[in-house]
Amino acid sequence: MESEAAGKKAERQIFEEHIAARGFRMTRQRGLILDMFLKKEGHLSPEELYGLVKTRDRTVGRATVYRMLRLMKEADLARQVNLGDGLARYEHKYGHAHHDHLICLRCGKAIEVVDAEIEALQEKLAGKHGYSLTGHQMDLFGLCPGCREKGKMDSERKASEIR
Amino acid sequence: MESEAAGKKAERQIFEEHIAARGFRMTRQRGLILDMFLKKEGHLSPEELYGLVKTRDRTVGRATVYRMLRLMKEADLARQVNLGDGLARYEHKYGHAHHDHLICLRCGKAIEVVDAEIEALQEKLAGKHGYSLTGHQMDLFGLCPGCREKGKMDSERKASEIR
DNA sequence: ATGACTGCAAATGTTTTGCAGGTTT
DNA sequence: AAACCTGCAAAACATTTGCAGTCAT
Repeated sequence: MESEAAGKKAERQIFEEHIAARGFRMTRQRGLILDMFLKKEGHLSPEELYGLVKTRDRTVGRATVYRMLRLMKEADLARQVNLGDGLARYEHKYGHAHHDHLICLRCGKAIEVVDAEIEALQEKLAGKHGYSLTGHQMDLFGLCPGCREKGKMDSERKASEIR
Repeated sequence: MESEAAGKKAERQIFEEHIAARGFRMTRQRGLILDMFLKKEGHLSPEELYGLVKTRDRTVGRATVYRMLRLMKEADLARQVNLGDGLARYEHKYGHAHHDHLICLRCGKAIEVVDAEIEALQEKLAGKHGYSLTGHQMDLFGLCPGCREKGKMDSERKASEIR
């Protein structure tokens, strides 16, 4: 496929082309927000991204972060997901094939999973009811290996930090 | 199993036992909200339920509806679901086995589906990653038979009315 | 210069909470 | 009386929007 670095470069270029095509402009703030988003793997909430951006530039406003999230979504660089905690969360989309999530209820860690058999059965299930399938969302909740071992002996960590 | 009427009666009894066990009380407002919720099949948002209750009693407040939704959830009469429209929605839980949703993106209609094969594969998938599975949420999005026929020729209906 | 972009604050929409008064036991 | 319940309004959140000033082209 492509190296990590090449992937990041491609993403920045895609974003710049996306906004140029619409007559928009590349700014310092947009570049910073894009960098912070691309640098962080995982599933960021707007507030978490805002926090990361703030560590580099105190003056950036929340609204700019929200506006960037919309732009990155439109450019197909970000995908909005729902991990069951009631917050909007965003993950990298470019170069990432479709996948579902397996989420630890204890520590909050979410990993990406795919199962071709399940995907096929989903199509079949929709067809059985006369529906044509255009997409789906599947989240599996459980305990990750680490948390299964620990049991319930120690205190829980903040799930929001590792989503 | 049991008749519709018996089911409703059982649900009311379950609720009354639930709050009695906690030292709470059955009131006119709670009875009304419970009735309106049980009468309406489907996936109600708090605002929709509030609207229904208002048609019977103008004086009931939103807060009481929200507080009842929490109580019904605690009594296992209601289950909170996420149908992808960003709103909290509640469906009947008592007497309803686990199921997933197949949602029409055009008219918003959501039907309940289950597939034992998929459920089994979800367990297997979680196990493959060392996770123990405690639950899941799966929503399939597509077009229902009616909307597939109509294509895109006519205007869309309000999805919120038939969720 | 023109039109986009920004931060701020205000507005939105949803859900929760504080409170004073009312009701049940 | 004690404890619960209610409606209302205010608060709490997450997100969007209006605006006046700033910046990119």
